[in-house]
Amino acid sequence: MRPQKIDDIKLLEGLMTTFRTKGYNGASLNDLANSSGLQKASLYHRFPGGKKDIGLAVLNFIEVWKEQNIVAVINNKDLKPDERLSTILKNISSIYENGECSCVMKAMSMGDGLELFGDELKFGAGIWLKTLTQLGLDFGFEQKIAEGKAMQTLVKIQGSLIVSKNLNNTQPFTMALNEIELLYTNI
Amino acid sequence: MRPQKIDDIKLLEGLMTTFRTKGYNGASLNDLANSSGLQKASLYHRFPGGKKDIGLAVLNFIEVWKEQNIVAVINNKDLKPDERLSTILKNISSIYENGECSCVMKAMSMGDGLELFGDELKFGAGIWLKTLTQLGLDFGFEQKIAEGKAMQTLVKIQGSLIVSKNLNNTQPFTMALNEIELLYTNI
DNA sequence: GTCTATAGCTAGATAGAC
DNA sequence: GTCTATCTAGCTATAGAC
Repeated sequence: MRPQKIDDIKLLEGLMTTFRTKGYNGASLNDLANSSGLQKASLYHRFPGGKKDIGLAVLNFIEVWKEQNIVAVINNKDLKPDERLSTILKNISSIYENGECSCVMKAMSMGDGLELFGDELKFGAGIWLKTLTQLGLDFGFEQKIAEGKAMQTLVKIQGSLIVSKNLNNTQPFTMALNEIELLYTNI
Repeated sequence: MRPQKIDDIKLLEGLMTTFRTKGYNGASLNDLANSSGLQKASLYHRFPGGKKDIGLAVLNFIEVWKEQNIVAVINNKDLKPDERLSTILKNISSIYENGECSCVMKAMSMGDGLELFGDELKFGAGIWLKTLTQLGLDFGFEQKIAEGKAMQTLVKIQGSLIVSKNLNNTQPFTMALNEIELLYTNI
């Protein structure tokens, strides 16, 4: 067994960055090879199913990130709800580089992506909503209210990333994070 | 002068649909030709600059739509602010087919699109914000408040379209339109 | 496990008949 | 103004050396 040149995490981070920047169709295998530090043919060794497999691996990588940085935080009953909220907002800001980079949910849902990854995208969105609803319940809101706030939170994140990208200004994203905080802490 | 097989409006509607569905990179010239009713070479006759020109024409087509269906409505002082609001929400719901179709702002900002159309996308977003801010002022809100509500409105539209697309369910979009109404009419 | 080289195809774009 | 036919460059994917 010859050693891997690039470890899985570095590899997936590079691939994720390219998909986020260029979208699923816009990212060519040459782009993916360049950003990952491997050659095209080596990518096929790591991901035998080709481009679709790479996309799935990146989506799965994001689910793992979410599990560790969102779900686990919200389920950590050792922290008060407002501490959990500020932690996940910090983590969200970090993964999106303060609003400077696009969401994979958007990047992977254009072109062939929606067709190829429809189930995974639906699942991923469901995790967001289910987890955020739990946070609302822990804040003391009723089920329906908590569900509404969860949806508003997800919509604010996705929408503000697009508007930030189009205006070439991160202010909408930082504004949205502040509004999300008020959504749960304002009476 | 030989007559046009397809008039400009039908042509641009078909092209817009394909870009919205597949994204800028995902839409091939064959796709664009099929959806417009013309052959590839005929598209080059109508748009000598090729794919980029088609993209610009579609973005311009949307600006014209916005001018007629958003800007003109909000500037129509014969209507009360709440009448103007409900009219533009109806128009927004209509252009996005009740949330079933993606926003061009998102579709055109992925891949090469952001680079090619960065200025146009920024301009288009600016029109939304400027116009919606005027609506807020006419409702009697202060400048800063009106600007915040305009941003929230744009973010809700964009974000809810993505979430609707990913969940394969138009509920987030219709929910967002209701929330936008409350944003202006709730005290 | 990674690489160079290349196959087979489709992309965007053009030439020229009608 | 629209079409068929075609060009070249780039794409995804594979073969086979190391």
